[in-house]
Amino acid sequence: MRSLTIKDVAEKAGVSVGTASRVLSGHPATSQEARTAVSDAVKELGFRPNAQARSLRKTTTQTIGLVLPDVRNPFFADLAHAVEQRARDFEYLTLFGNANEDAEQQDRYFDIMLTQRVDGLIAAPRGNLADLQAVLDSGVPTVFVDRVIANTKVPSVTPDNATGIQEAVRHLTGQGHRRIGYIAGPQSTSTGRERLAAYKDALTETHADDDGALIFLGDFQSASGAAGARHLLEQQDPPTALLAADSLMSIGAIAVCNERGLAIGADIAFVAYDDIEAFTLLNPALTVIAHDVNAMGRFAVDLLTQVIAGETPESVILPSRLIIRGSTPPLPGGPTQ
Amino acid sequence: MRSLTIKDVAEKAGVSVGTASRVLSGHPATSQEARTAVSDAVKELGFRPNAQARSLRKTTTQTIGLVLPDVRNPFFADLAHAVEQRARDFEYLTLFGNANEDAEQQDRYFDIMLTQRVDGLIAAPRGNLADLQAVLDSGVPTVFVDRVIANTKVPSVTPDNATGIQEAVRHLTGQGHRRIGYIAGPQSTSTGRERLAAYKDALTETHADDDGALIFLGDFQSASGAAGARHLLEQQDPPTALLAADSLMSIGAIAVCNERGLAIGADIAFVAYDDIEAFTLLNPALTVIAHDVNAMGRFAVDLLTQVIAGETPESVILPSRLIIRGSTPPLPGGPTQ
DNA sequence: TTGTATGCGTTATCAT
DNA sequence: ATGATAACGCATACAA
Repeated sequence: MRSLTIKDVAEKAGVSVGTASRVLSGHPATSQEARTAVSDAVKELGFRPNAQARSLRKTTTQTIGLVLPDVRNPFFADLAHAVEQRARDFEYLTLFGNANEDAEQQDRYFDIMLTQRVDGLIAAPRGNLADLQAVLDSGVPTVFVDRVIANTKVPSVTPDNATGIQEAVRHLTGQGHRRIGYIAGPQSTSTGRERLAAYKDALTETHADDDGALIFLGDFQSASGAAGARHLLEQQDPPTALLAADSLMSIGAIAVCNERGLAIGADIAFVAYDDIEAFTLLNPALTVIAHDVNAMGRFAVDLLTQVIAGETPESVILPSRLIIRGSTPPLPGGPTQ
Repeated sequence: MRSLTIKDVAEKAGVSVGTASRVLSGHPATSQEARTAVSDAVKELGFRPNAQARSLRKTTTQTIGLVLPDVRNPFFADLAHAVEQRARDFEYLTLFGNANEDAEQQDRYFDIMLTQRVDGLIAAPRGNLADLQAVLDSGVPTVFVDRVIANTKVPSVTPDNATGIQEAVRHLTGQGHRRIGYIAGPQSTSTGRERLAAYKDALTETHADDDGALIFLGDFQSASGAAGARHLLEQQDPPTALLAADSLMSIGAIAVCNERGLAIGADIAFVAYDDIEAFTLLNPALTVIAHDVNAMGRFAVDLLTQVIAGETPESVILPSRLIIRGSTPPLPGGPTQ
């Protein structure tokens, strides 16, 4: 079952391979005759050019790599979708790599992307400069999305982590909460670090309880959200509100609240980072820190095309805003002081 | 910024390109000296073989294509993850294509996969034989997953659609329900068709109301689940239980119930096809038709490797089972007759 | 064990 | 506008 080649097409069409190639790649120097003859032959044979051979000859693969931490995280699924759709507009195929929130798998995917000679790379990386050294050294045009690596010149598109968290804490304290439990993301990620720092700053600003015991370090996956909720709720002086740094940890945490018969919005207040569709399952609806995932994906691709074109685009910070819904009513009895 | 080639490595290592190539691809006929010299050169230069060139020379790309309807559907996100993880075990890179529940985009991805000369293809297809003609004609080893196309010899791994739905309807009628609203999947998919047929059969078997007005045809996306719930609940004699053919439509439908102040498990019973993590948000927990997504992904890859090896494996049907939780209590007041 | 040379399928260059 | 041919980077058959 040997694959067809352009030679077969040329033969069938009665032209040379050069002419066949020109017709196939839309070169202007072709006669009407040649065009129809080749097109007919292609259709009749069901020929498809070999992308590998084409990429080898040209220096481009028309392919971009996308390395994300976890497809099963709805936020990243949405982001992957957004990137892919935008990449289509530029005739790019998206090679998708799922790092599984794991440093080693991330490394492996970076390696694969370089081996595949992607024209550009979009990544939500974890770790530090050393982990990305190979990618940066390779010179492949790169853009960071959602997460960044410090001390690089890599353009990025990120959410305004600090503002979202700040607004959430202000809102909760405004509702009378003083003990706000925080389920943080991993400190190996920029989002994990920035959101935690913003939480701490906001506690200071609002004079809420700044108690280390109110912080649980999770890993952005749901099991750690559940563990965090258990840890926080089992304390002597448990929080009256919970804030989780991503949607999966929120799901895990809320599941634990359900288990314990703590009604969200009644027995405990809850705010989640990221607004995912599944949250509409909740009644009352969840107060969330939302940002525009579609815009994030679009910008990432747009920035990448600029980098590929040799430009050095400015990084983009997308606004995040608090959407207040039913899960954060005023604390009954006012502030616990 | 010309990319390094094996020639640079050979030069640096002081050997011929042939020797360098043999070392790089683990050919046995190499001396210890050559191995270390080449390895050192590779490391020093940061060389990475060009996958395109390698694929062109060999006839294999070490790549499989995965064409799914929608990454944003948690079921398919889980499936993609499972396939990818299993493919890794066989040193396959997974090229991921997201058809967006759209026939045209599906076509385009099949085309891309063939152009990329994937060694094999895993797809959850929509449509009929004609839509898949190009793929089938190409002779690329193919396996269907979740969904199938009738009248093909393509091995598949699918859930036992009928049994799950049947058990759900039996359970609901056992709880006293006679009017069971069904939000169906698109009839352009095998899962949509099989589940709807099973629902109808089960109605007959259980002597529940067999009323065409209880059926709403959705498209497996959440908006259609919401539309379905509205349509069904606005009827004169509305259903007392809702059954939705996938998780996204369930999310949309439950959101509508929330809007209308209908408490799931109290004012209305609900069963969802697919058990996704986000459902743990619900309290009481959701009764679901569950099946093993991980096994599905694993089997798909395993079957594909067999097809690639020239074998003709048997198709696999994975059991689905009803998990009864809090959203389907006995109907207060017994059957409405 | 190693080096040389050829070919994978395509595009681009150079004539014509 | 077209044809012949070299070249892309790598693996392998063949010679040594």
